[in-house]
Amino acid sequence: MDAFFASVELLRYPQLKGLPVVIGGGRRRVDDMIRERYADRPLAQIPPDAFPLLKDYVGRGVITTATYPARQFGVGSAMGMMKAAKLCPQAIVLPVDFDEVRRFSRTFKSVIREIAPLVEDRGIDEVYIDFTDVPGGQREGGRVLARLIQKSIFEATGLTCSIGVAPNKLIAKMASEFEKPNGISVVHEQDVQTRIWPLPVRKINGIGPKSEAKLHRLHLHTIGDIAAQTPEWLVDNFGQSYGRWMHDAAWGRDDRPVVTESEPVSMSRETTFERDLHAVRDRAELGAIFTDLCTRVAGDLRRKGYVGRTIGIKLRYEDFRTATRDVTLEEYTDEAATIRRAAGQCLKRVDLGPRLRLLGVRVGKLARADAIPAQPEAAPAAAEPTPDLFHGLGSASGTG
DNA sequence: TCTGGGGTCCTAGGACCC
DNA sequence: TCTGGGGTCCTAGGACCC
Repeated sequence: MDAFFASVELLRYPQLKGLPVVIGGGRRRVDDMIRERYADRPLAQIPPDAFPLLKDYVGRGVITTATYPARQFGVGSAMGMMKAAKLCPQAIVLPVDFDEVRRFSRTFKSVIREIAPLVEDRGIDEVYIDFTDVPGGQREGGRVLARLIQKSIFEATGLTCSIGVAPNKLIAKMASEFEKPNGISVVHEQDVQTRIWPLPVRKINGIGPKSEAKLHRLHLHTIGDIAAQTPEWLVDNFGQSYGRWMHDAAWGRDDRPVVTESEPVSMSRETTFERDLHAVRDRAELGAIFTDLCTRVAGDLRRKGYVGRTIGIKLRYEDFRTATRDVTLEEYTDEAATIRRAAGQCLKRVDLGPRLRLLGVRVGKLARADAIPAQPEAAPAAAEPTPDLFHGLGSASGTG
């Protein structure tokens, strides 16, 4: 989907079309505040100059999506709000409306599934579709079917998308970016040398910032540069598995199937604080946040019908270092109190000296709740009073 | 005034078992 | 005096993706 989060907001506020708009950042429900002020008017008639601007933004968020006019200023996804504010202070900022975005996500995916049933979920705004056995799926190299999907999504949602059609997922993903926004690109196997090799290495889905930097150090900049290396050389420099994969990817080889069903591996909740917190000095605040995270993970598990056996925590320190600890329990759980107890034990094994900017709670080793035989009732809670989390951990603060 | 939140997968060492 | 081999599970960290 093209600029998905931003496009969803533009459906609600069409008067912002053509303006630089960024989505992201805040817990501040700025749009609610504006809507209150103009409660007598339809949303589409709130004047654009009533919306909050990036230059007035305060907080530690990042940008989730920028509209194309905003991108012209160099603003993009994952960029810190403060940095973006320097590049485009006049951009309008809106918070993410997850419920609304999820609603549109479900809609566009179901539109696709009605046309082509083999669909692999790749997050909220992206899918892989298997055209192979769809009637007419091969006409004009798949372009006809791609057009039908595009048109159907637009009619159902008013949103545009970009589609890449290719012999495999790897090339299709790259092709989908060729004609953004609202474009279709068909890439055949024999087009790899002319259309894929000139691209920067980072365009391969699976080569991120670290591998890009290493490739640059080795004087490899384009996908063609990688393709020109022997598999042995790539294995020597990147390891058996990643080296081989990189060679195949550069040659456009990918035999991964379109996977239509999968089970979740873990569920987690995490939060970055508005200011860095200290385990001792901000004990009460941290304790409340910690309990809340455990409660929310437990709620997620229950709502989706899963139980888990590995409980973990994640800390991010003020210097952005990350620490994780986890523990695997004898029995599966979806109970907030059990999760909190185990996570509290994990907390005792980590350095709580430096200030923290993020705290997270994760439950892994998931199984469907209905696939796990009922377990004997745990010992009554009275046997072990609920620990005051972050209490007693002050003694560890000296280790910083 | 840097740097969200929710995920998956991989690697590597150690414990433990046969 | 020298020190198997294969396998699984657990834990911590990190790369990467949307």
